Amino acid sequence: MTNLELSWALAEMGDLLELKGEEAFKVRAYHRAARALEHLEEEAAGLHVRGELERIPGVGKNLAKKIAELLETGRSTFLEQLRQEVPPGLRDMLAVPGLGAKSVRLIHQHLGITTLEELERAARERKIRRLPGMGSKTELAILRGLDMLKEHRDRVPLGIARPLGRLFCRQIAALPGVTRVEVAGSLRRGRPMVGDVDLLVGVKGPTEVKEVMARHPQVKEVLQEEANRLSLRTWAGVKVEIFLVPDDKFAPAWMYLTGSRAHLEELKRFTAGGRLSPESLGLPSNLEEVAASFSSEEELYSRLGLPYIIPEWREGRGEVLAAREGRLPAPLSPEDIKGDLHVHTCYSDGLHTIREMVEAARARGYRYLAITEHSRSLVVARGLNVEQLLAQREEIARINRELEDFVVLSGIEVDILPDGCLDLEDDILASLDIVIASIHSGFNQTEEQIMARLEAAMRHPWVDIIGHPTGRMLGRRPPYAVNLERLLELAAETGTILEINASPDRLDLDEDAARRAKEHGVILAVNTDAHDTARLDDMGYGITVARRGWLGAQDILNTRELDGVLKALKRNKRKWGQGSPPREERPRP
DNA sequence: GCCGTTTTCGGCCCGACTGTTTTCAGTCG
Repeated sequence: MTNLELSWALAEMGDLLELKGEEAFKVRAYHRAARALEHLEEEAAGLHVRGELERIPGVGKNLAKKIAELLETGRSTFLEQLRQEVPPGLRDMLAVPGLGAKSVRLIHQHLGITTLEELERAARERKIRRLPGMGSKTELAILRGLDMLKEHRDRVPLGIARPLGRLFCRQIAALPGVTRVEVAGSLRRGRPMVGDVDLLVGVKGPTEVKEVMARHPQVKEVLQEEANRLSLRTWAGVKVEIFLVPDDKFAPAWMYLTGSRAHLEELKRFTAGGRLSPESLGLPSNLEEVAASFSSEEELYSRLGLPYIIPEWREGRGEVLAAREGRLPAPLSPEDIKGDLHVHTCYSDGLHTIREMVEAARARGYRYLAITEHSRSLVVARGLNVEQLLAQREEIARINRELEDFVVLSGIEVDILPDGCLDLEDDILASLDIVIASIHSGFNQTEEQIMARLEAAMRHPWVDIIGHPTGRMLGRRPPYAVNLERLLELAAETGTILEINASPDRLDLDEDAARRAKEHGVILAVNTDAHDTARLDDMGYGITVARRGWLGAQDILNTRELDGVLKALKRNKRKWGQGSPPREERPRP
């Protein structure tokens, strides 16, 4: 069992314990251990063999025993017992914004409600408001929350679907008779929310893929089974579709299952009667015939006279014609990224030290890293005051003196306060290498108020980047009242860089906004906002957003070498004009 | 539940916001 699966199991235990009404600190212990496992560099299985599970931070005797059972048997009697005791629908109800465990318990105890459908009915029938401590506003908030969930009904964020897909791929690939396994569908196209995890399995000879996956410990139920298809639902509620194809039909099947339908339609229109006739290319006159006879996607596109169209573009948004006319950029790739400009450390609410973050960044081939903690008003996140910030700047300077091939930038993620002021004084902001400004409070302000705050920040001389510009949390919180067009105009006018926050909880800006930003000539930075070393890998999600927004390396700030990055920052344009930074001004000794 | 130590149990993230209630509880970041 992998760390990720262990983490999921512990998180589920934590949720179920909370719903049972367990003490908050105990609940938190499970969630903390789940987080530790998710971000563990080493496989827990290895630790277990050496009897060192308790070396995992947040894991003591008790949790070590539960983890050991999971590792040895793939199951947990404790978890199975909890699942018996707590109706599974209650965990779904926790996902309703504004509903916590206490309210879910109250609603369950008084009204016997165990599913989201029953919850909605009760709210519509005005039964919730009659419960002690509940009122009409709570009831309306629940209905609003349910609406928001429904928008993503049965949809899973990419941040959950992608790791699950990769995990299942690895496990299926190890089974006999399997020649190849790949993800397909909207997951492969990188949509921010996907309906299910589509897996395509190439097989040769007999195989037990279906049998093994049907009794996989992650799997709650088999939804449907056919000769070449298995449909499952995991305990986390994710639908998984496994398709089996003979090895030699893999490429056409992969193409077809990746879609999207709209893209395949676009391809069809292109080959049949578009400006290019299939006959003139010596091709069969319909896509099906072409599709039946190619051994790779590259070959298919090439035979259609097209450059390869990456899965992220296959949405039927004009990509076929754009490809034909050479209007698609060379897609952004992980190798293009030279550094991360937004990370946290244990100075504020991060997990790791500056040095640990730096080492992790270097291990990923980066050339620079900007340390950007929260500012003082964000007390929950242990935001830094001036003294702490100066101390951190000192430490960064020390680290920079030791580093040969890498530069740490001293920055801040300063709060844009509800009145539009920044949370730190100008002279402090001026003395840093880079300043990100973000909104973390006053989410319910009007568009006028929000835009006034953002405008003030963007017009501020020392604000280089706006962090997570719309504030959305995928499937959990709508964006605050941002006028996107105005935001882009202001960014272009003031030379402010906008962030594509790569955290899979946010993906903010989103792909459409990113594409519009490019049209406005706005520079974007893909940042992870990582709070620990492992989350530096979230960069992949941000790259997916950029690719889906038809962006290339030239559109992204942190594909540049450090000099290029510094030159693009508003602060330095003022100081240096259009030229290069004078050597003594560069943030390295 | 874990952790640290004061080695046997008390502290663990805290303040803003909202809604309900009229002094506080629950949720969230």
